Amino acid sequence: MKKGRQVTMKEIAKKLGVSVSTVSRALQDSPELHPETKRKIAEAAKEMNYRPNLLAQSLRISRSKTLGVIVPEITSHFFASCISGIQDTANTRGYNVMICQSNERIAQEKANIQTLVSSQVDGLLISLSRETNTFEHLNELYEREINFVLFDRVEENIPVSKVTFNDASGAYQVVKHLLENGFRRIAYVSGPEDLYISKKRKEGYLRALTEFGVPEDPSLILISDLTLEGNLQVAQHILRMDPRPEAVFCMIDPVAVDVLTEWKKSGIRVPEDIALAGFTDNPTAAVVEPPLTTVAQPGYEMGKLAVSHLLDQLDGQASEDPVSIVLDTTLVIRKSSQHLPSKN
Amino acid sequence: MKKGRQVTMKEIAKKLGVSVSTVSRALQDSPELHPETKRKIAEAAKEMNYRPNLLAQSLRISRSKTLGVIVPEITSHFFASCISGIQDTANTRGYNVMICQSNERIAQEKANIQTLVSSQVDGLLISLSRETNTFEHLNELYEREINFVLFDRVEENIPVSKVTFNDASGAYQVVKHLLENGFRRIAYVSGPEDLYISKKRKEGYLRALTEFGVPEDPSLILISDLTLEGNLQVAQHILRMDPRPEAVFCMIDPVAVDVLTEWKKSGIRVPEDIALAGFTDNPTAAVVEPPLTTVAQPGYEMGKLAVSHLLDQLDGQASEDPVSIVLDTTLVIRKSSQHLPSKN
DNA sequence: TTCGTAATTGCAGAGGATTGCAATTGATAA
DNA sequence: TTATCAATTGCAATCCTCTGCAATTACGAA
Repeated sequence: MKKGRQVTMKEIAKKLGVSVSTVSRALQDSPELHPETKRKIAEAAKEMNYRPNLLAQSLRISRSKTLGVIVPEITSHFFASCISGIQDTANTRGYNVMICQSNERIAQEKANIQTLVSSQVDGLLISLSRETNTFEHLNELYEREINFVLFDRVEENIPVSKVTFNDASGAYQVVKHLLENGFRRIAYVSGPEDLYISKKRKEGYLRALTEFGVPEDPSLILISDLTLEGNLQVAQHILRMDPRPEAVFCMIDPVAVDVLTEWKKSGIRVPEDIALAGFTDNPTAAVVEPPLTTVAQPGYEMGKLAVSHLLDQLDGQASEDPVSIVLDTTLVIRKSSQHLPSKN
Repeated sequence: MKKGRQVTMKEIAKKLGVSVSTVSRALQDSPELHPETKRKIAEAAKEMNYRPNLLAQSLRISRSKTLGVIVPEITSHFFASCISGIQDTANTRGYNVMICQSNERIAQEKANIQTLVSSQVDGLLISLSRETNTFEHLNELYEREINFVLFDRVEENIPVSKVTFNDASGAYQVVKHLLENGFRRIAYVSGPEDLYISKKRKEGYLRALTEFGVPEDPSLILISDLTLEGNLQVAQHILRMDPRPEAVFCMIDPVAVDVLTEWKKSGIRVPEDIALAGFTDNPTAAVVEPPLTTVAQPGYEMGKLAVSHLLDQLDGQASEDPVSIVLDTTLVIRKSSQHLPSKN
């Protein structure tokens, strides 16, 4: 199997004894061409299986009709959903998408940006890696006037449009739900404290507590590095706490699932002994035993919105000023939080 | 935020009063340039933040250093893993990747191929949609001498390289495991019969039965359309069967999970009342209750191998003749199959 | 001082598609 | 028959980079 040679306009032109410009105009159905000429060229193009060379077109008009996407991890169901939404919407509007993953590493993120920019993408959709705590690479994009939109994992101080979930509100909803069920000693298992979502979800957690007159207890705020080991350590730590929390809200579902699994090994029953809730509504959340109460964040919608906004910007349909689009989350109540705590 | 203008060689040339060719050679570190000239140009390029235009380079050398990938669904964890492996490997070897999803539709698959070919990808990695039962679009690729490799969902009669799992062997392993545990009435829940994996896994299922001297019973082979409804119908159907199967092997994990969930609603215990096994080892398989016995197929590895082979082909390092790479699967024994059937 | 050669650098065209403007053709009217 | 205009078609430049070949410069040697 050798390298496939594409048919070009030049070959059609030579075959029909016309100029390349004529072929070009014919294929665009230009009105100033003789109908018969157009017909012949169209026929030849079809017969020779001509496909326009998008590279050449892009070079000429300085627009590649391609967008770049950078996510921390493709295998995360949430980001896969975002990508799916981005894909579908971008295709509908005539754009292709190049996807990269940073693998949660800032160096990879920077490299991805370089590559995509060199590839002349018309715009970028970026969700930041966990490691990303400096932002020169984003500022550089901004200064070079390259269009980009941040989504989900954003940095607030960059003056570009952002699409996020109302993380604080989602956390508030779920913690309020726990409070309404009568739980008072509610722990929050956070990720690393500099993460955007760690902060936002803590906000919501605290707001719910305050509203219910429950004083903040620093010993109830635990931090995991989000690795399996970190999660298991937190799970064990909670079991050793005295008094033990009545309910635990984990920043993301995978943490809750790891914690649940570990507890089950120790014979702890959820929700009878301790209630549990997560955030994200991963597919696993619905199938663990007991099913996990969580907060659904529609990734597909987020991807759709982010790319729509970016394309509007590119088309000049959106305002020049950056906007912040905030999506609402939905509380998903399942069995893991459904047990009234015994009075002590 | 306006459209970002990239710095070009022309601008560097003008600024330094040299020709574009000199700039080009300097940036390639050509030995025939004066070292001082090179230094100055390198400095200016850095200062002006020059990035080569990959589009122009690709057009010139007729190689885009980009690969196209088509998967049925990005949100499937298995395909996401494949993509991840493809990405990482392709990047390491200096290639970018454009990913498309067919959403299990043949029309979309064809459209994706068109777009990617027009985008001048150097090669394609394709996993076929469920709907794909005609193959002209693949034959056309072949005839146009465009390099492509099929993976996971393949069609055997296309003369190109393929990367698959040893599906028959994986199914054989898991069914043998059930047989060894003493189960004899073992049902197989298949997907639509024309699917490659439906056929292959059935092969393995039958081989194991034969080996253990268990006669094939057509009533034990059930077909789901793989939708939630279809899976639930099969689950109900199994419960109504008389005699009821002792164990059920589902073609893919999602079916097993749906079946399990439905059975639990009806108060059926797994594995005590009926044993269950799946295939794929999705993340959900490990966390359902009971954890699901299944067959692990390393998607990341598959992606890696598929793209490696494609790139070897492009580099002329692989033989011209198509090869078939078959990956081994691993039986993952969990609780859902761990119960000796009572003698009747 | 002048020639020869090596060291540098520039010109021009290619790669594929598009488009403003010029050129050609044909037909109609005077 | 010739001028005039409209209808068609072609030329050439552009997008950006790369490279074979030609041209220029500089330097040492005679």
